[in-house]
Amino acid sequence: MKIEDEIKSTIPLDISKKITLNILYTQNVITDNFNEVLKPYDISGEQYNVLRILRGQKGNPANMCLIQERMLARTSNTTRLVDKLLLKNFVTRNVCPENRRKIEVQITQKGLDVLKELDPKVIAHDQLFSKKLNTEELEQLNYLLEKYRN
Amino acid sequence: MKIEDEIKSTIPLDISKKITLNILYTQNVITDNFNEVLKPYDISGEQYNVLRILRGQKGNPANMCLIQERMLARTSNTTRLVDKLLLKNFVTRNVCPENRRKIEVQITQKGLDVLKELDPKVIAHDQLFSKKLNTEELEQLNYLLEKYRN
DNA sequence: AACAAACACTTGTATATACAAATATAAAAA
DNA sequence: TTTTTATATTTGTATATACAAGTGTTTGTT
Repeated sequence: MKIEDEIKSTIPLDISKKITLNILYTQNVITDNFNEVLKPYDISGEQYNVLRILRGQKGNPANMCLIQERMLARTSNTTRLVDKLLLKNFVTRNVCPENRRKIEVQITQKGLDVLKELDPKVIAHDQLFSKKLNTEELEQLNYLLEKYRN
Repeated sequence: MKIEDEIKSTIPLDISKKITLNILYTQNVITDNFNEVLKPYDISGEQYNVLRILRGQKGNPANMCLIQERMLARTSNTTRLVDKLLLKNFVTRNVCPENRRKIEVQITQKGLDVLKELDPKVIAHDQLFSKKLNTEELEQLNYLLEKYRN
């Protein structure tokens, strides 16, 4: 469906406007779908993101700053996000002995297990959309998005 | 900047994953920028959206259902969103005499004035990004996003 | 007419997010 | 050494959002 139809626009839209709306709307569709994937596991999209970052650390602890800078969306509540994960025993949290201002956050085995179970579903989610385009189109879309943003 | 660099990914990403992240991240960049545009006017992005929809009604009142279905993001708080606009005298709200279940929401002159002042800034915002692509690339990006989503 | 179902909207609750201020620690400067 | 500045994280407050339940109104069925 064209973006004008999705938002039931009464007037024809400029191409610049169409693209802005299209990106915003497509992101909503992706996020809604992804939340459905996560729902049975009782973690939010942002919580998933933190776990993913922690796994990427391959055993090394991550401090709050590091988590924050690797997240997609700038979030001002890394503390509270980690709190939630701690309650579910998906992470551990300790004061860094070398620099007591820092907090060392690590993913637990339970956290790793949840991610492992989610992995195939996350891949399927990504592909649910991308399978509609061929390889060349996918590369082109990726290229255009980066050019558009920078 | 490539999306892998933006999120400081330690591992190479599959094209499907790159596109998902790219769309999410690009949306964040657009939204952050748009919020900056709106900041001096003390309205949120969602509130702007409602005003835009109401203006599109060209004098006809809109009920809550209509507003909801024309919004980009499905939101469960159209009531509270309209409440906020009412406090600022950007809209009026009345019970529909034909069907007392419905609420008629209309934009006020003050609301129209704010939108008019915002119009050039919103256009500039859209073009800030789209000017990095030529016409052909813009059409292609729009086409690919729609194909990707459907 | 009485009852049930559908509709349009509102409200409560829990959680999320944005922004600014506060706290604690470490490093640098006087 | 004391003071200042920078760094890392937490907390408070206001607002936003998601989801489910609640209220009032209209429509349809018996």
